Amino acid sequence: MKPSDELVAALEEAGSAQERFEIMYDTLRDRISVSDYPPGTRLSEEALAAEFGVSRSPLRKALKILEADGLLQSVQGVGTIVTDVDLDELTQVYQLRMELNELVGRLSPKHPDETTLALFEDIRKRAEALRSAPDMKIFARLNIDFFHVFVRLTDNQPLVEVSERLFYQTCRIWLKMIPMMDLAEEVAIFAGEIAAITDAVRLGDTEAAGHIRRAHLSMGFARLKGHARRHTL
Amino acid sequence: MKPSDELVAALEEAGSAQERFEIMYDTLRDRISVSDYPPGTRLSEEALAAEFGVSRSPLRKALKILEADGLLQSVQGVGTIVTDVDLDELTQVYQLRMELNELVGRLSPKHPDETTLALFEDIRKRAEALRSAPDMKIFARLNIDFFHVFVRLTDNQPLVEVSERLFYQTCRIWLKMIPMMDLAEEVAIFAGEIAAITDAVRLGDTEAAGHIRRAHLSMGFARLKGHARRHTL
DNA sequence: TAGGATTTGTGCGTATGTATT
DNA sequence: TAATACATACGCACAAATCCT
Repeated sequence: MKPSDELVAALEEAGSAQERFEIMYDTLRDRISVSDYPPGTRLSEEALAAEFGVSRSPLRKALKILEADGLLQSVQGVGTIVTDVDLDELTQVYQLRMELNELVGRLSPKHPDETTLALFEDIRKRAEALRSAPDMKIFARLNIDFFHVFVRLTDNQPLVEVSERLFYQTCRIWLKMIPMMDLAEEVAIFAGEIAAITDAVRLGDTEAAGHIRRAHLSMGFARLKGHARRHTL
Repeated sequence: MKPSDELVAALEEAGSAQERFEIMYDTLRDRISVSDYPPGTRLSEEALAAEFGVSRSPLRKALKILEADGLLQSVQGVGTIVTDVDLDELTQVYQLRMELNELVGRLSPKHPDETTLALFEDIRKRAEALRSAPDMKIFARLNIDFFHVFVRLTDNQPLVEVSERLFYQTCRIWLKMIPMMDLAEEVAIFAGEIAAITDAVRLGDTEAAGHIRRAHLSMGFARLKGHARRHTL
């Protein structure tokens, strides 16, 4: 991986072990989620520790948590491997995520403040820009960022945490399946979803936002399933 | 803590690191959940490692995951402390758990097999026995065991995992509040819940079981709130 | 089949931070 | 305020497991 001076700098000026852990954890999760580390990648504890400028011990903590999250798997004598995502195994996760997204609109819905509204508008602009120049990696990044903005609609922190966990378990499926699908079309659909949800949010109808999100999650999964079937036949 | 020969034996004959981790993780989580380690307890890595017959390194992994679960908090220079449970902070978790329990009956409900039915009946018997001789610790253990039997009603594994995570975040609140409440009454109510749910399960009405569970979760939380208010006034 | 290279798991000593006297 | 005790965080060396030649 790249040397990334600012990353090492951030780690050096991090005061507590907790902060250093979060930087390494977020960095690794992000790299996995945007396919800098595609499924099957073998990560070396030693190499990562060297890159981050720390010893193996603190790095291992981040790897262990990511293993508990289902994104990595450590095997003695082999290495730390980025897990694969399988559409069939994600069926149940998707069903649960659909319900949870509806709950975002129903459980402690928060009337969006100025900041949140601005974030939604920013995402919408980025989605429109992406529409003009579809790109898989930017699509993946937008998907992640949109998730984090969307969960701002609820004040229920446990719901946010659970949703995040499940989101990161599923989001890589798009990176895996998009090559068999029509990227431009998917980007357009996603931009439409973002626009619709942003409109709902602006109207203060958080519950509607949740329902739209749920519907798109359902349709998205159906499209994934359809393409997978078409591809195997 | 007690020497517990069989625990050490199980750890010794565990083949993989993964198995050893799970034994230590489950053991510690259980001890925290039944108040062998009450909130505020300072756990010593060294002492635990000695008790388990391992070095501090593998033990630390279990502690790190329990910290991620919200049951422990490690502070350098101080120790590893069992977190406290606060009723107000659990409000959101309870709201989410209520919804999730309903989902157990709606998402991939499983028609209970013979084994599951037998487990429910066993829990019911234990609840009746407890009714004759109320005991806080046995109550806590029954609550935990019932949870694990209940989630057998769904085939949705992610739902089970998420529910488990949230359950262990909340279940200690009863150990904290019961001393201010009427143990015998709470045991009787719990026995009633178990009987009702077992009946629903025997009829094959998993959805009804989910609704009953949801209702009791809601009422239980209301009683906790009521007693907390009464106690602070 | 055997052995060497490589990887994670483990054990332990040291650094660093906290609380108490 | 300073010193001491003690806890976790960290670094490193070795053990154990796996893979490849």
